[in-house]
Amino acid sequence: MIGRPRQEILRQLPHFQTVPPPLLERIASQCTARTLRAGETIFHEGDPATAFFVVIEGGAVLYRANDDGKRQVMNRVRPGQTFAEAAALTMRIYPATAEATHTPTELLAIDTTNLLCELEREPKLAAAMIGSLSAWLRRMVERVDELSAASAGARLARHLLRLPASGKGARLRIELPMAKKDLAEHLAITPETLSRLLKRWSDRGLIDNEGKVLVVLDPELLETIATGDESES
Amino acid sequence: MIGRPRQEILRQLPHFQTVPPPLLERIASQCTARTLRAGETIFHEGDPATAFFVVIEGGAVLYRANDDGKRQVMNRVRPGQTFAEAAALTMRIYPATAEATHTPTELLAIDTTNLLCELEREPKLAAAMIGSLSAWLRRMVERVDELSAASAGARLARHLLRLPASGKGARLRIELPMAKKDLAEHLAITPETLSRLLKRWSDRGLIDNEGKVLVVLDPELLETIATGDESES
DNA sequence: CGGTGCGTTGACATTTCTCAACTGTTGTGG
DNA sequence: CCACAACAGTTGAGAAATGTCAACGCACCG
Repeated sequence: MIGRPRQEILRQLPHFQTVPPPLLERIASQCTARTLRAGETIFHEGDPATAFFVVIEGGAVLYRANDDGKRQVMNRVRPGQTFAEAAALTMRIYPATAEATHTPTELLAIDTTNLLCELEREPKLAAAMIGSLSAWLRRMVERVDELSAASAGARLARHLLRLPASGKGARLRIELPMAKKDLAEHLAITPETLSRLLKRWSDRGLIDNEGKVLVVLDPELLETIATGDESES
Repeated sequence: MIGRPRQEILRQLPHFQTVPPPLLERIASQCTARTLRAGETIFHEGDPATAFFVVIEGGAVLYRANDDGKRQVMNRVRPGQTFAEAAALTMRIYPATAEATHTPTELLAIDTTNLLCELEREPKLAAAMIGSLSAWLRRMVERVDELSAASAGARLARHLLRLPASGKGARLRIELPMAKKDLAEHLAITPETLSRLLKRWSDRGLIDNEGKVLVVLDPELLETIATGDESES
């Protein structure tokens, strides 16, 4: 699995989404690829923390040894995920041991000594990383907020209210950025439920449902539904 | 609302969670507080982006003017949330207009010119910010993953498997870090449903439910349940 | 010794899912 | 240009999951 170019892998991480290409290239050139087999150790608890990792293939588990010698599993990571950033960036040592769980497990190690040098040389890099992490974080917080609404109606309402909408006050025009089945999946409901919700709201005059375009006729009521405290009948 | 000290407000943001206190103090001292009334503009689309904002009280809306003069609402923010980080940190100009939606609306403006200077002077600051943003992001991604599982059982299973656990292989000992009612809320289910799930699993020999301590007797089966493709009966 | 709040359990109501059929659109090959 | 397949979207009926309401035990705490 020599796989995709490193730059492409890094680019997909929230960390490097908006880093200027030449900088990213330099960072990519300073990464180290590691291939391990299940059970092999990536780093030990107490080791000086000099890098964080992206899982490209396989997986890893992070654990601490307990008093009684048993493992206390802190975290498990799968392809596409990163681990040990916080340790490598803000602490001196790894607070846990990391071990590959699959054969093969492929990792990309981003050396933080190098990264810190780059950050020093290029304030724009720090800005780019902080900016794109912030943007991702916001999106994730929004999704958590949506998904933790109890009813399907509230989830849908919250989502719609966050979507780019044109027209102010009493009439919002919302263009759905994806197919309804994808929207349903996004909200963790079935397409049928979504369809029925829209129909019910449409029948009651809350919205106009014209295919990919929704017109919200009563934004305030929608907001009430989003809160969850309503008599939906 | 002169309210809490600025430092405390900043400390609660994912951005500054692990920033060393003296640094945070300096950053806090360079922030500007702004109080606005509903309808007042915070910044205009096209303005040079020199700061990002924390909402302390009230709220704001971000919008772009449409071709036909109508507003295209991009985002709404409430107390505790931040906005315009990405713009202020990676772009030169604000891509949208921001306007207060409540009276009063209190904001804290974090000047990015200053912040960039600090980042240059203190590479540790960048590391701290990137580190804590990464940690937060991971937590949020985990929660989205949990919450987007269709069934309550799958949500619970996913959550349990992510919790710190001691003991390897065939027996996992998990100490619940919060009361069951809080766990239920976290998973967006009712305490009753949680209780019934645990009882069902307990009856089937999947787990031992001893108050605040759960012992998973069959981690593999739990993992299957977490995936969702199972005959739960 | 009450009181308060968590956890559990039961009966019942409601929501949501599943399965199945049907419609309408789109794109493709004849 | 038509016939047809493929698929998104809708609708209906019944099943399953989950929530609601109410009652009870139990621990903790004044």
